[in-house]
Amino acid sequence: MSHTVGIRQAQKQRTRQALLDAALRLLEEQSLSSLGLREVTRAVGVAPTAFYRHFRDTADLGVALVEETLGSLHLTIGEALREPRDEARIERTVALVAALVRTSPAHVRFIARERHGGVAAVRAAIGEQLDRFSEEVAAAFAGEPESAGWSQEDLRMLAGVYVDHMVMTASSFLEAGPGGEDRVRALAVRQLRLISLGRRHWLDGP
Amino acid sequence: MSHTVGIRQAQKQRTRQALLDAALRLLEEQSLSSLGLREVTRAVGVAPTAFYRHFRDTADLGVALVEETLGSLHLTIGEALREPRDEARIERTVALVAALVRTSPAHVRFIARERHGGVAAVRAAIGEQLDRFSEEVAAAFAGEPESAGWSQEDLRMLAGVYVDHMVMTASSFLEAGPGGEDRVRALAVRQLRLISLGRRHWLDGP
DNA sequence: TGTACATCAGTGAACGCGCGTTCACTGATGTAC
DNA sequence: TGTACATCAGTGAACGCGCGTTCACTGATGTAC
Repeated sequence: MSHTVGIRQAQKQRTRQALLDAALRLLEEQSLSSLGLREVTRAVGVAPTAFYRHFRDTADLGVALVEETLGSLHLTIGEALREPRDEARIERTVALVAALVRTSPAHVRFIARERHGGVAAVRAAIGEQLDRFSEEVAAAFAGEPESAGWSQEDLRMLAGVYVDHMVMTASSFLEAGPGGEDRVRALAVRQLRLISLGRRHWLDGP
Repeated sequence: MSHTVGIRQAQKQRTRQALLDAALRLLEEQSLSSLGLREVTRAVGVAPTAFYRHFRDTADLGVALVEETLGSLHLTIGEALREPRDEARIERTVALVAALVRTSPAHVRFIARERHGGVAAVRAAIGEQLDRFSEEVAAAFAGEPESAGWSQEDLRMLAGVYVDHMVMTASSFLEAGPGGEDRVRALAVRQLRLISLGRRHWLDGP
């Protein structure tokens, strides 16, 4: 029975993580569909054949990177959504996105790049995660008094606008670089306020 | 002096167009950064070396594809924006995007894929075109009575939301396929109405 | 605890293949007179 | 109009290179007794 984790298994995990890290760094300058398996193993310092002990091919590695980037984000976002006041929630989510881009720019770039990229399995994995975010946002909205009278469909529509906007904001933070962070943040907050205003007047009349 | 256009030049243009068309078809299944020059010439039926008579490399061809896709769109969009009534303008722009995706799905996919793709020159070319669209939308809004009291900055922000939404809508039409066109169209129209509502109440108070 | 065998992450040689790029070329088209 | 020369889009052979994948292997770690 596993007394520790097993030296062998721990070492395997370390190599796997090294492959993921190296791939992510290489993907800052190219797309997954042109990433070579030998490139990745060369960067890590293992034989090309070692790659197959961890991933079937680079597409498989890409799917693992999607999980690594977005898998842990659901909890964090859920927390920000629990903020009841509209303005504060807007600022918290934008700050959250800004922090994510600041601490993991390569991960964010990877998602932005491969969301519509050339590798179908990775596109599908990203789409699945973003759909989960949409559902979570819709669920959070559903519990608020402002949503009285809203149809399920309209709530999902609104949640879709929010999630799409978050992805786009992340993209903008990346493009703007550290110097442009304040500008993008201010822009994103105003755009969310605009959407929030639309939400408040949605049921006013046709 | 050019009596006709010159047989030689006409033939060159035809080969060039064939290279662009073949590349676009190949790019439905992969990213530009993994597109090979030999792949393209093979698809057209010319020698690999013929490629160099038209483009420096595949990145150069990519930039030409951006121009082909977005260059002629400014006039069309400008026309739709001239529609004064809010609701009608929303429906016209969404219909325009739907028509574009229906007639040129490969072009639209190319833009969505390479907007954040692995080839810097192409990203820059796309960004430039989208910025031009934003300016044009902002200029159209500026001329409307609803924009009284709006700062230049806020008008640009609003235009940015519209352009980003158009790109996202094009993406959604693609993903949904012909069967899902009505659903995406209805969703996009409602989202634009939401944004339009936000615009109308922007100056109501803090 | 010690021993004998099993597992399996990582190795290294080898393979066939398609890549981008070079170069001197060909022959139809264009131009000057 | 006819002739002699220039241009240049497309050719085809050749190159060196890195790719993904296979295979039998090694030796440290794990397991059974």
